[in-house]
Amino acid sequence: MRAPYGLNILDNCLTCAVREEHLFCNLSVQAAQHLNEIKSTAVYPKGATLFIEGQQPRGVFLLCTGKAKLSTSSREGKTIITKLSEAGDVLGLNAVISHRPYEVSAEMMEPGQANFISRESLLQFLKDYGEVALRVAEQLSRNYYTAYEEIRTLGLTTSPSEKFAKLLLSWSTKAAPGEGAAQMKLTLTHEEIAEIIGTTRETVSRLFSEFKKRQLLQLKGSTLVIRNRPALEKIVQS
Amino acid sequence: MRAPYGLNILDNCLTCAVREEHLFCNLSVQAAQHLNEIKSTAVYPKGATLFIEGQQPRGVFLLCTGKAKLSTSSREGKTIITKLSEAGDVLGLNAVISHRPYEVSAEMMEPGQANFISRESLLQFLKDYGEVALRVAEQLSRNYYTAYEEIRTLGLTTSPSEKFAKLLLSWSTKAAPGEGAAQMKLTLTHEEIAEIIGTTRETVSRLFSEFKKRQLLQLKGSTLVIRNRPALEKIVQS
DNA sequence: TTGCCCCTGTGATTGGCGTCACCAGAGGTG
DNA sequence: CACCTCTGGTGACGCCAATCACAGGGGCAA
Repeated sequence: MRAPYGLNILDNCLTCAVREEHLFCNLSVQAAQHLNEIKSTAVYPKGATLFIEGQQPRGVFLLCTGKAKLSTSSREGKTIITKLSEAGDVLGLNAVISHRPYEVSAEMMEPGQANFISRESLLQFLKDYGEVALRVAEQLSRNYYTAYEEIRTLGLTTSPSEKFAKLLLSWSTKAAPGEGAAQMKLTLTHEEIAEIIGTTRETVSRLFSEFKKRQLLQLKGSTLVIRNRPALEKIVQS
Repeated sequence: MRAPYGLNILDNCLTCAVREEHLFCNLSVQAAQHLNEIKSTAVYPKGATLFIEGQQPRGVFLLCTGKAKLSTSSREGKTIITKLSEAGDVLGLNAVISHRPYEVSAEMMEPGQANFISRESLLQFLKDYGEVALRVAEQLSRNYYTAYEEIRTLGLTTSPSEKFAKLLLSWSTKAAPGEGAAQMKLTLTHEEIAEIIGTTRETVSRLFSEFKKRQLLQLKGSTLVIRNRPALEKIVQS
């Protein structure tokens, strides 16, 4: 199998490493085998679009490698990024299950591989393997939860600085679950960060300046270091 | 059966009028009967709290009569109303399915009746009647969709007037799906409207004034009349 | 090397909306 | 009837973030 965009290709769901931890994990051998048969694999370059908000859903994408951003836009061109997806995530599940158009667009942020399962195949699969349907329901309700997190952030958090601090903290806990100065690669542009917290590019730039001055964070090249987590938590507030 | 708060009591899911149109409708006779056995009925006054955000879920509530508002609050006391529920809606489903705390609080806005199904009973019921699990998944994905509507409103809509116009239009289409001057009872306080669109009471008050002056709407007592729907649609915008 | 384009930093300006303050009316209760 | 609480209307003020504008820098290709 050729490897475009410098990627290694995973071609068997039964042995895929991410398989253990996610939606379609620990299935019966039968089910897993069936799943392996109805999926098809493709590799996408950076910037590739998996699907666009408003389209009728063709199927779901199981992200194997790479990262994708999910976003929704208004007709005036304002965009918000609602989620950054990583390997193991299932994209487009809600649209397929509810027979409605995709509610977001999905775009690859770095090259990666995704398995595709068509709408029909998936629904048939869920009928055949009823055990999995409840798992899907659980996944949907988890998605719903993260959507509510988003609602709380957008609706209850007034100031950009608070949202920014919140975002930094979420990155921080993901990078260094323990404690201490978390350190991570910053792959997003200011523009993208602005689309996550719902503000403008300029404001994000100013927030970085201000937080640097206040010793809350530090930038070494593209490496972001969280210097004062408690202070950030205080900004996020009670 | 006594009828507190001036309500008629519905005591049999098998013959309940709302049953036909909603989540647990058109079940097999067996399933419906089983459902009828595991539910318990209660009647609530205006202002009663069905559950509070953050609580471990005890079960789901099937709203038979009355209206309820779902809301989430920050610790500083800011509140947003995320949904107004009506007869037939199922409250608390996500929390039960995902084994997580309630993501919202539910409060009765007018007296009403609700059937309660405990977490354990519901999960067992879904295992016993696998057909229903997929229906639950569909319901969850519908909930997810409305959550996304909310995200789009909060994140992409900048001005209060735009959100206000959006809200008026949604009421309008519900009250008079056809066309023409929709007319409806306004049961919410300005404060509550503010919590829906994420602004302050004063701003809502000013919006009413302004929209009245611009002939977009009219108030006769507590009756709201939409006078110029196209103009509202223009505010909501492309 | 020289462009060019995208990303970043930062100043100046401005206007919208949150906040505070106060009053008026409605409805319920003793 | 008087009182009180809840709701609605409106003015004044001030802040903060969106907007506009422009300059500097880094990466990439020709």
